[in-house]
Amino acid sequence: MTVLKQKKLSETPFRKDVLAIFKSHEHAILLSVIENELTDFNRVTLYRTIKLFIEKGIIHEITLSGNETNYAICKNECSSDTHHHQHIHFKCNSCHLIFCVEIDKFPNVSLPGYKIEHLEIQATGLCKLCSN
Amino acid sequence: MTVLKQKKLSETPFRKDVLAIFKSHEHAILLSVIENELTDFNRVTLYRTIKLFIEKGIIHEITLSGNETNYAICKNECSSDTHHHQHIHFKCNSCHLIFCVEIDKFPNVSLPGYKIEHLEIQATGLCKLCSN
DNA sequence: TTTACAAATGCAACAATGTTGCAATTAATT
DNA sequence: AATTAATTGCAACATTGTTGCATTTGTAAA
Repeated sequence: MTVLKQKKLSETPFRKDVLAIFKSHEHAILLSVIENELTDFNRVTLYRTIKLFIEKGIIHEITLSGNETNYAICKNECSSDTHHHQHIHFKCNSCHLIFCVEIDKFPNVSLPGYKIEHLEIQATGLCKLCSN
Repeated sequence: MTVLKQKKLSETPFRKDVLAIFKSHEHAILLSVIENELTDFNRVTLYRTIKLFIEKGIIHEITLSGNETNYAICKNECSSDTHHHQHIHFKCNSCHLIFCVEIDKFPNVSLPGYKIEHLEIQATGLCKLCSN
């Protein structure tokens, strides 16, 4: 069963194309990357598609401080209500790509007085390929 | 010595106004908040001022996924080269304000194969005031 | 205090990004 | 194959951010 059917969305050629682009990268991508890889597209439709994919938990937004917004496929099960990711957003300072890196045990952080419900960790450094 | 002089920037009325707005909030603020609190302003000058303040390490940008960009004063010493913050960006799910919460010991995270140079932690939950 | 000049500002025009309403088209179901 | 709701494309608009240039202002030196 395709992702689109799982989420009860109709399978249009455009949506399949966008999804294929996401699947062809193992790192997060910019909107401009999608635009470049689509041979022909309508800006409005693309915006609506991205918005819909996020709502349905197919992709998620990654916004690192000082960087443009990136998008990546949700590997875990995400619903319209909650995106729950057990991963770190990692930006490589060499190749500048952004990866979602899975992690087993999330570090435990506590802030006196605050009640933490959700943690998100962003890291920068060198990725697997660039650290050699 | 004022912050502006420390950073070798000339002290114009506009810059002082913007700085005063930052100092009057202990949480991060949106550009629209600054715009609302300035009685009169020029959009271009504001953009240039924000950009300059970030470059000089006077303020920093906070971009939590799915949220608009916020800005906050840098409490630690930041230079043009490096912003180094030992704090967590915390967004309250009740009052929706974003705080920079200082933290003593940053959690230790390791990703096999990756070389982490910098960590940034974002949390959501309930802030001090809202958790009572 | 006045002068001189680099820096900062404001304006206009533009570029890029995102949104809305509506008509035409298409995917899914019978 | 026909029906219908959903999707798309278009045009127009709104918002956000940028650039060049003339004017004004802050700063430092005379």
